[in-house]
Amino acid sequence: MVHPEQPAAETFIDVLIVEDDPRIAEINRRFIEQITGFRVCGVATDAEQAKLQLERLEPHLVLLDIYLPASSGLELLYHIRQHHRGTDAIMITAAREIEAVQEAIRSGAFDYLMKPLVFDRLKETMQRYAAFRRELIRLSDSSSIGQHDIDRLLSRLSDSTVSSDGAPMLPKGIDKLTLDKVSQAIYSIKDGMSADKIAKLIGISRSTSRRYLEYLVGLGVIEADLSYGIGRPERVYRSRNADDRH
Amino acid sequence: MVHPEQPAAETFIDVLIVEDDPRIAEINRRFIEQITGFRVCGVATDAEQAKLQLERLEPHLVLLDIYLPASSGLELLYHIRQHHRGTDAIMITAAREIEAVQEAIRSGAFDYLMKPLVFDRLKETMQRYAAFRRELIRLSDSSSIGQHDIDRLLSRLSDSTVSSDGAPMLPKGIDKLTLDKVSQAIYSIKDGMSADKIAKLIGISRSTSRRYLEYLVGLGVIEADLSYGIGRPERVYRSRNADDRH
DNA sequence: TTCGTTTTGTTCATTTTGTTCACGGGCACT
DNA sequence: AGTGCCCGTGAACAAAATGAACAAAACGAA
Repeated sequence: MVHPEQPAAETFIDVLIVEDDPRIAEINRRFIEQITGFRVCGVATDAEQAKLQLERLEPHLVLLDIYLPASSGLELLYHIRQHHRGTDAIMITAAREIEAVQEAIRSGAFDYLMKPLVFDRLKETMQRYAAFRRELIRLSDSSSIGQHDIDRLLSRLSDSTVSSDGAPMLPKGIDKLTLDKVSQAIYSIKDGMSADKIAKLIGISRSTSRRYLEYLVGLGVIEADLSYGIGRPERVYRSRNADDRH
Repeated sequence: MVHPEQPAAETFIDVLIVEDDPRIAEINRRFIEQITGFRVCGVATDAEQAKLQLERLEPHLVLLDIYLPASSGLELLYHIRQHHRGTDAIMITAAREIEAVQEAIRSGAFDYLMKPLVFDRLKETMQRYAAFRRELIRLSDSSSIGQHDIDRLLSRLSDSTVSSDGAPMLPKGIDKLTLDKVSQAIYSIKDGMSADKIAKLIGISRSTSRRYLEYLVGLGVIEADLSYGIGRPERVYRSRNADDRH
């Protein structure tokens, strides 16, 4: 029911880069624009410029990369928090003091990256932010939000299920092949299904089916609902992306 | 003397509880004090009291449990962020709007728990906070910090267990999903409703609807009233904070 | 007060869940 | 090859959650 505006403009995330060294700002700009879904809407080389551009451009995200011996960078973050509540910030600084990090975290910075910048890490953070923002938009549409949704948002969608070498590390009791089958089954159906039905569909036991479905629920990939009747209600699983609204 | 006295006051984390219902505040106070390492230094039942106590007690952590239709609870969080930068906050509210959650996250709330409160979840959060604080102190001593340290802090040390589904420990006969549905129904309507109406709204039986509503009344989250007519009066339930008729 | 009416509060059969644990297949190491 | 160990699987079982049915309760009307 909520599809008021922002059909096209929302597909991009507007980024304001704040960096006192123009050369580095340029490097960062190029890098950001390579990541799909992001668009650099402005560059500022000091706090004053940054405030003006914040006012004018209303970016979704600020890459706050200004040198701070615990001063202007954090000040700017406070300014954003007070005057631009819809704007997020990723800190990129050389400040190694724990105090600065502390303040940034308490001010709700999305992430805090240390110089020298590792570009892979920046990319990963940007993609996490994109996921974060998608999730926010998705939840604005859905009428009901639960604790689990909030937990995912607060965790910054950090993908702890992927080990450092990129291979998905699975917990005990979860086999990759079976997981693939179950995932495929749940995605191929529109309506929700009980663990029992899915089990029969694939040819495994209800126990196993249930184990994998619950695992997927824990990941937040699918969601569970209840179907009431006589006796204990049936737990139905459904893929999260299924558009059920009109 | 089996146990020697606690060495220093600094080993405790001082908690200020902010909750408009004194009974629930008391329940929370007892619960917090059972967790080792925490000490409740004060209780406030409205925003004014809270500000005074923040000034006087300088708590490490605020349990911000005030009802907010996007107003006073978040206002207080902003106040804390502006005037008490060393203080953290955990939000505990019934607000199910994504906007409130968004603001809380952007204001750097440590966690956001939804009412009705699951105590195991609160405990888990408190322990995560304790770990977070220990980590902060440890890092203050060390001369240099790295990206990895920051990542751990930002993740809220959530590596302990899978969040939100460790062990909900709801009483027998209460299912989390059904509870969510009933809670959402009761919060989504302004006027009180009978158990029967709510049952039909969700698609469950009156028995079940009643069971959950009474559970919520027992928690003090909602309240019951009587509506008279012919025959036995009808029990109407309404969210406790929705009554502005005074 | 007594009766008819309407809703509550509770019990219990029913159906499904959630968990445990023996089995057996595969992998690594000898 | 042989052997031992680890781990995913599913049958069986105990526990849980629900709704139908019913007795008791609380009210207005007479």
